[in-house]
Amino acid sequence: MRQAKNRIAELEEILREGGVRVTRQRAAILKILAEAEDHPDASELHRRAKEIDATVSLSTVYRTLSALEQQGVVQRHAFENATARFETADAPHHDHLIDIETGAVIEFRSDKIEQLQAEIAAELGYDLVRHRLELYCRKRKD
Amino acid sequence: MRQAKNRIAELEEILREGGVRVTRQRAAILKILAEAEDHPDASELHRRAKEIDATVSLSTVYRTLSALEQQGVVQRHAFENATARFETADAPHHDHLIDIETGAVIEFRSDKIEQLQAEIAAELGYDLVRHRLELYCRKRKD
DNA sequence: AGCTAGTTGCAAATGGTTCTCATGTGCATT
DNA sequence: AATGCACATGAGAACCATTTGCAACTAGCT
Repeated sequence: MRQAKNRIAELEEILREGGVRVTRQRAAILKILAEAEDHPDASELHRRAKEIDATVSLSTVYRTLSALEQQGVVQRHAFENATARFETADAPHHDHLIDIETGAVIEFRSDKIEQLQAEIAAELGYDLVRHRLELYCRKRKD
Repeated sequence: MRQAKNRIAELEEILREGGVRVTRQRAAILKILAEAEDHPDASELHRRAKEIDATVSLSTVYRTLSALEQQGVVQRHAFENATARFETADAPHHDHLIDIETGAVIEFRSDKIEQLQAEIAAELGYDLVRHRLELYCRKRKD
């Protein structure tokens, strides 16, 4: 919680420096995002944010998420057949494994894969700008 | 062309066996798909299909694509910030490199990456069902 | 050739996301 | 602490790719 508090203050500072005002609504959304352990979508964030500040509208959730994304503070993911889901961009780069039964998202990272991707792009005459790697899986039954 | 002709007849046979009627409209869409060298979206397919059969409606394009996808004959791709794009599923599995400037799609395949993905899923206690790997790139300037 | 369940075109519905607009409010400046 | 105004907000309309309802059509088995 101490940690989270600092993190939130830090995020608010980033916004102010970027010329983005920290309103009551944005503070609520930031808090929810900083505390989230999962990858909620806009309406779930809206549901949670309303518990802090009942006036937050869904429009504002979307607008704030876009602003945060533009500031590089939030990342948006469009997993298959689903609404966009969000996470704070404080963790180092990682890819996602999605449990196709529960929708749960697990983060992972493979330097080998990262490197192979860059090599493939280079071989084809391209510079890799960004990538998307998602593993759609089912929990192993023993 | 000879080749394509056979391929189309083959596809039509698959459909009939799957209990899907081969209508005038579907034949047109199949032909377009079989001949496509790129990864067109629904409205582009519609545009092309109308040249063969002017009566083809966009609804039918969508409905046919869904049917074909369900028969495993077509694959749908939802690249970033874009409408769904389609390709026939006759080529062996591959991933995609997308030119972020032109939208061009290049197919590639890396057995190493395929294997690493399965290993990662296994390590996390999952069975890999399918995956999505897209490289968003810019043409290298020399 | 006839039957009938699957298909079609059209238009309207859908649903996540974005936009419009009149009103409200951070916050730099005083 | 009060002020001003550019930026934000809530509500609902707009957007737009895709899907669906419906009445008319038709592929293809018999």
